[in-house]
Amino acid sequence: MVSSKEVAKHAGVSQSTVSRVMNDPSKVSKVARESVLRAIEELNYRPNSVARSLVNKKTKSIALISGPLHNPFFVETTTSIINFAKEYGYHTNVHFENFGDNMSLYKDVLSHKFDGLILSSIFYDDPIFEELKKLDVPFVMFNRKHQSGGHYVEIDNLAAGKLAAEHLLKLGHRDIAWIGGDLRTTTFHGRYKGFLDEITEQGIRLPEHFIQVNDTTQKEVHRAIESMLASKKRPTAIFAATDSIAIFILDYLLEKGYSVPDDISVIGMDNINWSSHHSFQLTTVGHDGPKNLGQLAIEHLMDLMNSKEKQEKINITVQPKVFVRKTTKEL
Amino acid sequence: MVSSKEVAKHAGVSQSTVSRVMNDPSKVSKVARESVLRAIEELNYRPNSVARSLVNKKTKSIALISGPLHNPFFVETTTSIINFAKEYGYHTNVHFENFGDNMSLYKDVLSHKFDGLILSSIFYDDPIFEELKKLDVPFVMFNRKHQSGGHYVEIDNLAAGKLAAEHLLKLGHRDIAWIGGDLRTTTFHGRYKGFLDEITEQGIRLPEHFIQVNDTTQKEVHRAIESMLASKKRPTAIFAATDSIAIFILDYLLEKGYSVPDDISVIGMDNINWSSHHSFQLTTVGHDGPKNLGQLAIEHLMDLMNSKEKQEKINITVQPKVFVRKTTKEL
DNA sequence: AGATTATTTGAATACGTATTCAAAAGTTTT
DNA sequence: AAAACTTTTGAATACGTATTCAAATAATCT
Repeated sequence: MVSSKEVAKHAGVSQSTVSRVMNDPSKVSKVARESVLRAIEELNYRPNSVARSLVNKKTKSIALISGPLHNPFFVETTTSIINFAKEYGYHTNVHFENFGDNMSLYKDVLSHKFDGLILSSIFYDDPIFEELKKLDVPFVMFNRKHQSGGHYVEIDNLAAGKLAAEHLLKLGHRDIAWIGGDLRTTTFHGRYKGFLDEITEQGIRLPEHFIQVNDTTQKEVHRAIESMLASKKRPTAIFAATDSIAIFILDYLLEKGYSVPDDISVIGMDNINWSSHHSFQLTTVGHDGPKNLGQLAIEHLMDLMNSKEKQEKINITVQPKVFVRKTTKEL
Repeated sequence: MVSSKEVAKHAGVSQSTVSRVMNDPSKVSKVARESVLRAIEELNYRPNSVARSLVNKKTKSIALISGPLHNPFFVETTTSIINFAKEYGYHTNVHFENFGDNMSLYKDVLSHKFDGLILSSIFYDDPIFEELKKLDVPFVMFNRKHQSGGHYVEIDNLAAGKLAAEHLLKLGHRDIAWIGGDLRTTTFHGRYKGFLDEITEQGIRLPEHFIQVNDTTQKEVHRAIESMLASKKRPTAIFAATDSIAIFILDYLLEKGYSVPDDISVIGMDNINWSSHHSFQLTTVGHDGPKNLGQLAIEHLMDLMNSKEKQEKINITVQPKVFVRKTTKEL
């Protein structure tokens, strides 16, 4: 690779001058500038971003720790984040949550330098929070939050859980199942609690096998629904904690010959784009705004990184509403 | 940030020794090593990856230029690529193809250092190819290829187009529409040519409005199908050049009250995971293997980057087959 | 023990850029 | 034309690490 030093020699100036031409051409005389530009052209010089980062202490890149892309929610947020970051001249290093062991993932992520971090992977009591604080790197959580606060962007999961329960109760359902993911995340915990509070308030108690907490892959969701339907006591409606889970459930039910919503109602959560597809027409609960949570997160991260004054705590909780479509019906 | 120099001072050794402890602890005596490790612990030292990259001339990161994630094909390949790269200790910088102007995207991508590149964005006669050659950075193309060769992983698009056409012809269809993307990419070009060759061989000539070449977003696909169906002469079957397009078409048709395949048959291409979902049951043409094209691409990129000997040209063309499901039927 | 060999160490340097500082060259003012 | 500024320049240095090289220390052999 050709360096600024070689360009300098070729142009008959000092390396400093080459550097100036790259960063602030007005600081250099016309003759020198043109000579340098010619040399750059001829040698096909490209400044080494690594060396540049070393002195600037800026990498112009951010890290994203996302949930898995088999959940379309994260497809939408990841797209928003990468595109927005790009507008600001940042590259995005993408990582996926590692369900077994997030700590080793964090270690890996932190082994490279970056200027800011967005993560959706955090547990409510995750020790990574303190470590990030210590590292003094700007970060914002989206979709989930941490007990210690920090900057986060979320949906009101408790309210969302309540809304879903209300919707099903209003339709006359009493035997309602829940299928969701790890309750150590605020997302699932909040949605579950909201749901359960509402159900309990109506004096309903659910059999144990109506509550399935699992990994959120297609395979695991199919296993969960299968074991649930194998029992003599079956639910008339299923509350899936994410649209992604709901869509996996639809797949299973249709494959097995069930009709939705005639045999069984299904409600999801997140209002992802796919849920409105006319092959699904999934009833769901979610946010109704032009910006997804990832978009909100990256916008605020940019603020954090690029304004010198100490920022206010970013604590955004958007409100959910029910999107009634065709997968739920009166009992 | 605490540096190795500070650790050295704290531990009463030289910076060299700290560096040795980080890279090859066996090169340092037990007492020194322990003293250094203690200092590292106490100061919460983390080696600066940027400085490291500068001397090593390795960033341990790769760049990925992917198609948009609203196409689930790229969701699958992106996931495979990131995860595989991670196994090898590489971070992945993700970029999305910029339909209007890929040249500015390439410029942006190249402004950061990386050790290898995977791209699906290339045009058949894209000038970026020569530039990448000059830069001497290992890269492999997937899904598409370039006229000059290079390393690539693709499906046999010509054969795939033929297969789709054959399938529809065998079902008795003669009025077949095509909806696809930019023909400057080998993907769309090959699929189109294979389709057209087969159709033409049967003596069929299609009206102009049966061929729609567009951007592949939901909006554009809806516009294309809408204009096509507005005409008096309508197709009995549609060949969508990707499953993603096919699924957008399904959405439109169902929304407008058409029944698939009773009113109109639809065949896709890629055999993405979603196509087998029981809400779609999309007939499609694709590769039938455990590894998607992204996976194959990253595996070969790792070979390129990590073996010192000059590698053979990687030219992989996997063979497609028809997956008959429920969106096509006899006329 | 003395000689030889092996291990451990730190000083110096390189990686490629940006920036500071003082000197040089060029401009304007009187 | 000298004095007072302004602009342009290059040498030197810093960023934080890995590595080379020679010196110092420890271990092994005769």
